[in-house]
Amino acid sequence: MSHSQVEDRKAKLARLRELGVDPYGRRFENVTSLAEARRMGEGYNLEPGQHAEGSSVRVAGRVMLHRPAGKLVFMTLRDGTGDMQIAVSKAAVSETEFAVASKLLNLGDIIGVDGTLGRTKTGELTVWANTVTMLSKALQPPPEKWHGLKDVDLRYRRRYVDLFTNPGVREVFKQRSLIIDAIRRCLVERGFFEVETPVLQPIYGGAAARPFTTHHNALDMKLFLRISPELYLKRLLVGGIERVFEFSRNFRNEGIDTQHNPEFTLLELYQAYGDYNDMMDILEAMVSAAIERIGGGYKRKFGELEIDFAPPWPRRQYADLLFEYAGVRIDDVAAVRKKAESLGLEHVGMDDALVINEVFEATVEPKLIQPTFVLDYPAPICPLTRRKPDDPNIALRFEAFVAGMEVGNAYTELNDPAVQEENFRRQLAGENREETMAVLDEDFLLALQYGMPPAGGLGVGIDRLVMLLTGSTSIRDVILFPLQRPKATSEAGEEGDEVTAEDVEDGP
RNA sequence: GAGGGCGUAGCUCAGUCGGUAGAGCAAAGGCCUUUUAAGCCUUGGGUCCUGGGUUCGAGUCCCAGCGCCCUCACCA
Repeated sequence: MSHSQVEDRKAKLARLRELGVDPYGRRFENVTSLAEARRMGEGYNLEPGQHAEGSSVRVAGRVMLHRPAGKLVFMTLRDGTGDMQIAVSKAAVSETEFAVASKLLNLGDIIGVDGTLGRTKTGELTVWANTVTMLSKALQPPPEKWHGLKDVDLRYRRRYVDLFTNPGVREVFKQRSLIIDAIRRCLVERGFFEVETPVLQPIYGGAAARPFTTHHNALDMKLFLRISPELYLKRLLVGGIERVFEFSRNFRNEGIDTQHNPEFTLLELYQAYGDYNDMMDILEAMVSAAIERIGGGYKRKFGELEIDFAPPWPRRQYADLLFEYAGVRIDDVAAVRKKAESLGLEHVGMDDALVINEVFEATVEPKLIQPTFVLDYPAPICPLTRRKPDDPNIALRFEAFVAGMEVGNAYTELNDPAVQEENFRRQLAGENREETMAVLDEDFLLALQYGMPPAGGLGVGIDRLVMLLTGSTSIRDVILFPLQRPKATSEAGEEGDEVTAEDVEDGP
């Protein structure tokens, strides 16, 4: 590379040092946020051209725009709360500071400014600098100031740039944080307490999914990254934690698309002495609390759709919906298989219940746009769920759908250890699909034998819920660092990265 | 896994029929005390994703590969 902007910036960095300026700053105390500085400024009711005499404010942020005009320099600073204009007049600051502000600064640098509040002749609220402090020299140029960073690949790979360049991205993740906080408070208020259960598991379970595997060196044992926290949380029910929840990161070694990321966040909660009816109430309450927290009301846009989250959500029978959308009765196996055939679905040699569910997924789920609870699933596909007392073919399970996506999954939990063991064993003996629960968790069965209270349990796909509430149609837009294939960036040290992670021992 | 699209300067993008690389922003130097994506003058900056092939000549056409996006398939 003969000449790069990075080189230019390094040269400026050297000149800063020559002038005795630390390009990377130090502690900068008592900073007022730009939003707060704006509020203060508004409070003075200034006329255009007027300054608030005696006002004093210290702000800091990244230089997003730079408009030098001779002996006066305007710039737009950005911090976590917004943007604000800074003006540096040559007459008001030291020679070095003016050199910094007018010549040695680049877009993307982080600076601190002490000054007074005022309005420009055109009425823009502005911090007029008395001092300018270099806090961080950016060696890499930021993206173009008008169009920003558009390249989707780069936005994910360099999320840090995406975040300061595209304010809407920050807003989505702020809302994600608020949604999670609202849900957590909602549960804590109801007497639930939060736990953390193992991510590294010798036996995986609680869902049907292919796991990631890893290895522990000292114990020389194979471990799985969890696919679900379910079996551990139920152990806690046995232990007497009667209302328990976990925001759990799970890992499923499966495809990636707009609704699936290999690692994702699943909220699971269990309530002793309850059942799936309680879980419906709680889900509605949590979503309402989240919406209240982020604002914007129950009616929300999602892509082309408008979704009304106002509770109560319709509670529909699985069998009724199947008949309504697929035109087949759930107990008419021949008709269901014929339907599967006409839909081009695989069904030969498959269990009846699986075929029914294939048809359901193909015909009903995409139609469930408005929030809907689907109740009472075919029992064989629900090994962890209690059966309906008067019909052992039906499991007391619901899934909640919005915009055709599954966002919630709940059971009246099965607490009969004998039935549970039988279900597991049937599962093992049945389809030997590699992703089904391939390992019998005997300790879990042992736990049930000590007695688990009857309970309702609920899982909520947090990423998908955040998608729906923030209008993000791709799961990658609500995950800060979605998994990307590594790209050969021709940076030094790319080679040999096979070796590193596995063999390097932990530090302290 | 299948189909489609995209990949050109730091960023956002043009690039005609195959004729030897362009703009804006950004950057460097200069001028400017009221700008709002400031303006004006000057200058520098390219592995046209990678590797082959066709051709006198390839950013452009062909083949293979890589990365990303979309749709489908897969996915309790």
